[in-house]
Amino acid sequence: MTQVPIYDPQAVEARWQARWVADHTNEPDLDRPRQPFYNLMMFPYPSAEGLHVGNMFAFTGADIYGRFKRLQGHDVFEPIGFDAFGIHSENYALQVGTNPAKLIPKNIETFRRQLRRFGGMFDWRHELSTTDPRYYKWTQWIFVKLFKAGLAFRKKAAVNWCPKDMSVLANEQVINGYCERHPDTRVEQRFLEQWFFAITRYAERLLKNLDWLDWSASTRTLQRNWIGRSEGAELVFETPDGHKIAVFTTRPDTLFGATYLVLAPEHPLVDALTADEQRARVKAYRREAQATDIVTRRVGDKAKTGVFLGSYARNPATGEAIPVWIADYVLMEYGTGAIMAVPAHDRRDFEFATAFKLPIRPVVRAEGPLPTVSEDGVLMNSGEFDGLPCRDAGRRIVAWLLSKGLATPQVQYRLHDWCISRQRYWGPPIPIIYCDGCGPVPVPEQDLPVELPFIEDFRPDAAGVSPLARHKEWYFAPCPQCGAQGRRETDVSDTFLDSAWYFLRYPSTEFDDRPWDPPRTKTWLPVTTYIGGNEHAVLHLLYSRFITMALQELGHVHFEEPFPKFRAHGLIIKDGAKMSKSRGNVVIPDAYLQQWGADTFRMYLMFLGPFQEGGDFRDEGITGIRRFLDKVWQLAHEARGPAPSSALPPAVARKLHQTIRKVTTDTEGLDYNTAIAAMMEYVNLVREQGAGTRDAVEPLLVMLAPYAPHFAEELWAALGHEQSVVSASWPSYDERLAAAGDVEIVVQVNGKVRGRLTISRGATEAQVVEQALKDESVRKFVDGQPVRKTIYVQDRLLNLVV
RNA sequence: GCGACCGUGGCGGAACUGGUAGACGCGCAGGACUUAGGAUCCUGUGGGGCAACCCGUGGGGGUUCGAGUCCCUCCGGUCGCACCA
Repeated sequence: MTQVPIYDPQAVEARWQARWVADHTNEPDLDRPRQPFYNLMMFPYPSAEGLHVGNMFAFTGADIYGRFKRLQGHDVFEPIGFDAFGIHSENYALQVGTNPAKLIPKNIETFRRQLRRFGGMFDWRHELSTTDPRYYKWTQWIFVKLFKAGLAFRKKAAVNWCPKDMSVLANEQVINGYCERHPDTRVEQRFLEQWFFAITRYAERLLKNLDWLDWSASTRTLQRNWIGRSEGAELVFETPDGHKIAVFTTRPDTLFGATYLVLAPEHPLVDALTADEQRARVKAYRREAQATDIVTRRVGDKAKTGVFLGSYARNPATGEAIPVWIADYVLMEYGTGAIMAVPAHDRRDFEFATAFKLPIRPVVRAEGPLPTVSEDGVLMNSGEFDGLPCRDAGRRIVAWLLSKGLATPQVQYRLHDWCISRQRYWGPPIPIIYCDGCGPVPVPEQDLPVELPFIEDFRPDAAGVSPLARHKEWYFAPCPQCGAQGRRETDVSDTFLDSAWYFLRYPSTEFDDRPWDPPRTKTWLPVTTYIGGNEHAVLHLLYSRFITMALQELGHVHFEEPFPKFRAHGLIIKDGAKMSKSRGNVVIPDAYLQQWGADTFRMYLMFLGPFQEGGDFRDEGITGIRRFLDKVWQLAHEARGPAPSSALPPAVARKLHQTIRKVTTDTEGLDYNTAIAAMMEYVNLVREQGAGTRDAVEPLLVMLAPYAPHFAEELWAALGHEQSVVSASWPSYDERLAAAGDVEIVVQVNGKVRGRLTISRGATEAQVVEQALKDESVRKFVDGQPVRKTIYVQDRLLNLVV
């Protein structure tokens, strides 16, 4: 009996982590890979608190997949970096009173340590940080490219303003009227000159490509809803004095039921359409609407308000003069900023009409109380269109008005252009110089980056001016076109721009004269598999797709979709609730890594539940994983020495091949919890059979390597291998062996289980029936009655109906 | 309100195209080894019943020889959108 050493995870993990560094184990040849596989995971924001279990869960799941692909023979590139610009970092810096430029490097240092500690297969040669001028030089370069292509433009716009952040927020950062980061702070409306990216021009493509992208279904649905395509028509209502009011509607079939029009309070025609006797009231209402922030206006459950303009427009179908109103439930940002109101068939219009006693005329025959919103019905009160189904009628009405120049079929999107301006300090300055003569001029590419100056007082300004405006030497710069004194743009760009292209940079981090090297990019991109959280389904993922499409059109990349395959992982919750600082239920992995080691902790996180669904973190179960690893440790040490001359016992061989089959398909499908369970079953059987030999254990170690990489290395070496286990190949299985042996068949009588038979695989129905009728308990239930029908499922089940 | 997903033992969770419900793990109970055991090993573990059996996948109904799985309906939960015309 050889003495089995104690399994000491700390020692094992330290040893192998050092070996990986020394041997450059995780640094693939980026220039001459045989089978490149770009395994990307969402880079973290390096918070001061360090990595939490949520990050670790995500990174572990992605790392397992990368390691699995590597064992299958791919050259896996698995980079990591830091998304370190942005309001998160800046607010924290403000809170502790230290410049983020000083804080971030420390945080990154902590993250690096933690990321190495958990055993990620990262290629550290290609680490990046968005705050590095070598990186954001190219973020600015992308801005310039988009600007020159007409895809970046300035617009004075009503924006969401968070008084706590003292900055604008994207619509996506406003949650029910409150700031994403300050749930107790209402967002206000301000009008500021902002930079926008024309993402809406790509709406159709962004939507269309979702049909073929291999993405988690939930993520695709979120993006589809966000883009929000609606098909309909623009209809024109004319006023007696010749004004044309265009409205967008998805229900042209209900035109005969349009009994009034509503314009947004900001609509440009409001002045012209206001009758003198209504002017005072209209003015007051508009003032009130303007004072209300955009977000409050959008909260849908408040009572409808509005004012009659005192004038009328002609319904193009009925020829009737219908009143024109303004109301804040109509939004200037969507469609034409005006609607035709069909109170009988629209809930909002119905509420409004009821409140102001406007006529309600049903035009669709339907069951139930008004308003009836369904499109399944036929028209009534609609002249020659009576009796037609809604959809048909809609098309015909549009065609009819089209001939009179009063309608155009149209598609609308909910998606808005991307506002990238932030009136803050901690971001890449937008590379524009304003010149009195030349207007906004982009900083020439050779002058990039526009470095973010270090300034002591980086507090934002309640007036909405970026802190950079206070730095006079920086602020004034000569116009690149005419040389006259100009002023720099003082806004910085949105963090989502930093992360919208980082995957392009990873393979090319060593080049300073180009953002991404063309041959490298050709070799490694698009990303092979991207794994990340669904919290970024509509922001990061949509923006990255847009930037990639734009870069492709401008000839800078050769593909239009950056992430052909994306999988969303689940969320780790704790005590039934999302982990958050405010709840105080955030789990920091360090203590677990210390007590159990990375391998046990990694496997434990994966065993918690399905990776793509998440799970509830509790630490009671972790001992189960450790016991499992201890058993494998024991088996592997017993298996040292020469392989036995005799083959594996048949039951073990069969189970081995079944296990390889299951672990292979489950790992491929990210079903890590069941893959681990299968390995446990296998180990239980091997121990039961006393079959812990080399040929039983080695394939197991390879399968375990993605899950418990250090542990597998240690045992692989203990079995005498000199090469790292990452250079082993994933075991293959023999379908015949996996299927060998007898099967147990369930015998049912009238659908209830009455017996089980062990029978050789592939038996015919007749044989099984004969056997079954010999079974005592089956006989009891058949009870001499004639068998009316038998249902036989090969090798699984027999059902006798009597 | 709309959209998506989900309700399975004491707990986390398994169950391929409808075909043995509860794999695997935790916990628990009993036993073994021990000075001791929070170590390890063995046995048991959905509920009821001495048993034969019966009942069981949120509730109710349906399709089927057969339903956790499909259909209808109700209840509960999570996430996303939210006056988008």
